[in-house]
Amino acid sequence: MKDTLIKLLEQAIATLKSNGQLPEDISPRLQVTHTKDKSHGDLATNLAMMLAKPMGKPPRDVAQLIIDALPDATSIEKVDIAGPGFINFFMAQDAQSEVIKQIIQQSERFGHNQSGNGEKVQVEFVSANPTGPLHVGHGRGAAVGDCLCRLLSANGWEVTAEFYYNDAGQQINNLALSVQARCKGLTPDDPSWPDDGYRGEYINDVAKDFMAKATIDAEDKHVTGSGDIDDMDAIREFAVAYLRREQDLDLKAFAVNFDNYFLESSLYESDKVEQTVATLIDNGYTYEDGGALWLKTTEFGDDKDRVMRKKDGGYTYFVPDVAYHLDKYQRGFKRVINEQGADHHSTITRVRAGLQALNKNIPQGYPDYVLHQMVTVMRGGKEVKLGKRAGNYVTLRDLIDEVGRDATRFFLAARRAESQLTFDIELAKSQTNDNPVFYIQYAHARVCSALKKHKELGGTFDLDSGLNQLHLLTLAQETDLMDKMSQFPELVKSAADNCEPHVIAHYLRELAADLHGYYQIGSDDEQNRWIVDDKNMCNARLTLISAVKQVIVNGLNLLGVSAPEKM
RNA sequence: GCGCCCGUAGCUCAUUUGGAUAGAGCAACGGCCUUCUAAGCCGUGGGUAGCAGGUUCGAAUCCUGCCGGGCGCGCCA
Repeated sequence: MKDTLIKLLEQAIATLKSNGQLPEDISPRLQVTHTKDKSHGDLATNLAMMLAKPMGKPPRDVAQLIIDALPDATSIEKVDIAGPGFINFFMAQDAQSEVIKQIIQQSERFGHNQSGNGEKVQVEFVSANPTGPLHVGHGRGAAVGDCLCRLLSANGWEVTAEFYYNDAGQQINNLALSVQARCKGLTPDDPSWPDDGYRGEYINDVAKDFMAKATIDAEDKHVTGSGDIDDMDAIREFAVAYLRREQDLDLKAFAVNFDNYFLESSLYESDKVEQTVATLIDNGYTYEDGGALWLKTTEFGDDKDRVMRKKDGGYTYFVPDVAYHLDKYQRGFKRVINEQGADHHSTITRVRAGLQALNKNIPQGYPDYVLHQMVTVMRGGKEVKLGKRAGNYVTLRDLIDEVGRDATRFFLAARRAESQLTFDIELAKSQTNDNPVFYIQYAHARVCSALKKHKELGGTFDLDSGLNQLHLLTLAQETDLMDKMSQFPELVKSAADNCEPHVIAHYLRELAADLHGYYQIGSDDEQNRWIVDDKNMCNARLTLISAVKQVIVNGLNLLGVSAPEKM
């Protein structure tokens, strides 16, 4: 509907140009929006206001010229000029109901498009170090990242979901030392507990299993604990496998899948770290100072240069990061989105600087970042303090176990990534009307229930007939639903373009509200029920609500939330 | 002190890339179940969009400066 209007307006612009009323070199970015207020019609454009200056006429006069130049079209019922120069379009009913046919026809593909052209995009998210179970912050990353993947793939991208994990470096040493300490029977409060050790109780579980010579069956490998307290390598390998398995289970419980797990250690094994360092040195972007090797990141917008190689000879974390992102680029990902917590913000400049310093013609803004802000967990009005080292944090698994996968996903994905999020456990858990997840799912279940009821009452739902009777749907609630559903494809596109999955959640809330309102007018007046004696009307309405059901399913699918048929 | 993010109803948040009278939910108050699911619907009240300037036909949105909150400012990741 919107597309056809845009085409008509483009023709009008062409006409104005050929008439000499509009300069040839002006090509405005055509904006057609859905109106908030029905008295403004269904669709509106601000075109006249944008053309007012180049045409040297008041906006309302320009609006009239545009309307005059508009080709005749049966899809438009009425056109108004309003306010400072908006052109409001009232669309014909059959143009509005067209969307229902599209939805029925395209079913689970409705709302999808091919704007990604099948190009490769990689989304890296979660990427938690294997030093503990996943916490709520990781959960937010998992929810947002996974939704992004679903959105991008709905927009025609070939998506690879990747999890990078740091199985080398100082944090892993801290992990191994912590496990070793637990094996020795030490507790975090003992004076000889390692500095920067992980204090969580789960470390004790790892230690026990290691001593008991348990076998860890992780996705990619099987590791058996040696029970040898002095063998740091064995402890390290066992602990990493143990926590990787824990995280895999967490992710599985959250219904988040990755196409690829990338190990930091592999960058060392393949010499990619060394090669990256060598290239940076060759390109003249490094210098030695105080026994360390520095990268001149200030040449790429950083506020100070950064150490690449420490005095002890080890590399700082961002060096393998640069090698990793070069690898991504060389794997053919022209577009990469890194979803991370905002506390890792400072890496952006460093990684980008390193990539530029490689002189490999990698675009300047590569890669893209989506940073989510911190999550505050509330329980009964009191904040639950997070702190991985302290070990008293709320794990993702705790949340899923307590409030359920659907609610957890929804709550973590329903906010703009860049705003801080308060996760209210009591609210997410509540199965009452203040929980938006259930509200949306209920709308879906309600449609399912009505269709079932219709069958039970002996009715036969004739979809083809319904599609031919859509002109009967003239109630405000009915055309509102059509209008709302016709916005879904645009929303899916903009959500992906802007990396904003949360808008899907809000849209679904609104669509569900419209559906519930539509249901309710049947209580006020039997004539307005979905199931009515008039066969044609009944088929038309059941077709409409089937379409709504489909859109809810498609939307929930983008969020990875289930759509139960019965509640 | 410097960098990034945020500030919208009592609370949690939207606002379709700068559009029309800033909208939802929760909480408060008042209605609606012999009914296709009341996990629902309808109505009422609630706002100087942190503050002050600027840009223009038009600003919650863009720019500047303050104020407030979060995160970062390691040879940790």
